[in-house]
Amino acid sequence: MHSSELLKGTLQTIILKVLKDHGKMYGYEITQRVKELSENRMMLTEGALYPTLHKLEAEGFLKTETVMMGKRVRKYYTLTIQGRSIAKERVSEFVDFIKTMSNVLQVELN
Amino acid sequence: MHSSELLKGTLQTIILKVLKDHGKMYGYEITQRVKELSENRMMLTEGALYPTLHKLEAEGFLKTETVMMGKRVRKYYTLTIQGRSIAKERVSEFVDFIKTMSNVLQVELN
DNA sequence: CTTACATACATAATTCACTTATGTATTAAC
DNA sequence: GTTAATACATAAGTGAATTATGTATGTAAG
Repeated sequence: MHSSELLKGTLQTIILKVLKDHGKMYGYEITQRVKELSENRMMLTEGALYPTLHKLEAEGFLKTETVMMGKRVRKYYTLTIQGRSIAKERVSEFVDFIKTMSNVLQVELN
Repeated sequence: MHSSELLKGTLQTIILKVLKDHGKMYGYEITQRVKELSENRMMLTEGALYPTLHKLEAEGFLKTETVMMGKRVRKYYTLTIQGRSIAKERVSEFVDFIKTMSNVLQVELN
């Protein structure tokens, strides 16, 4: 499992990109997808995930659709137009950041 | 300039690695070196730098040597044995983290 | 000669993203 | 019938950063 210190600041980027790649998803599904993609090295906690989803929705980057699955509630999230745009921007920022870090730390990636 | 959100959690790693690569350095010199290596994309602030140096020293990863340059004080930092070891570990953790992130975000680096 | 900027350290107050803890409720497994 | 997984939510607390402030020297410009 990764030191969570490094994970800080990447949560919005992860959520936005996963939603961009996989379309309509609900919160719990996002945690499972990230767990899978990271091969169990990252686990989004609910305390971080849900407030972030609410924030991204409030900012107009996500829109929601609540569905009743039998008696259980499921809230599906999709990127808005703005959300698609910010997702692209955030990923690009992250890649730039990594390039800068690899210069500072003098490490080769790949 | 990089979004400082991503920078969070990387400060100790940066300081330790820069000290490992450049040997004895003082605080201000570290800020300048990072600025240079990052091509002006990263600027360590004093409010973050000095407390972190003090913390790393208190934890036994750095040792200091205070020198008077004329009338001005300069505090040189060097890695301890433990410091060399943790520097290596932190960089390796960072590289692993990046690999995981590139899987989650589905991006190619380089 | 004084103003501004760079050098060089330090710390206190504040922010805010995240962790930890807690709560509710359904469904499946044992 | 208890544990674990599914599925949401929020409140309290943490801690690494930012922002602000303070001290002091060296130097270039006007």
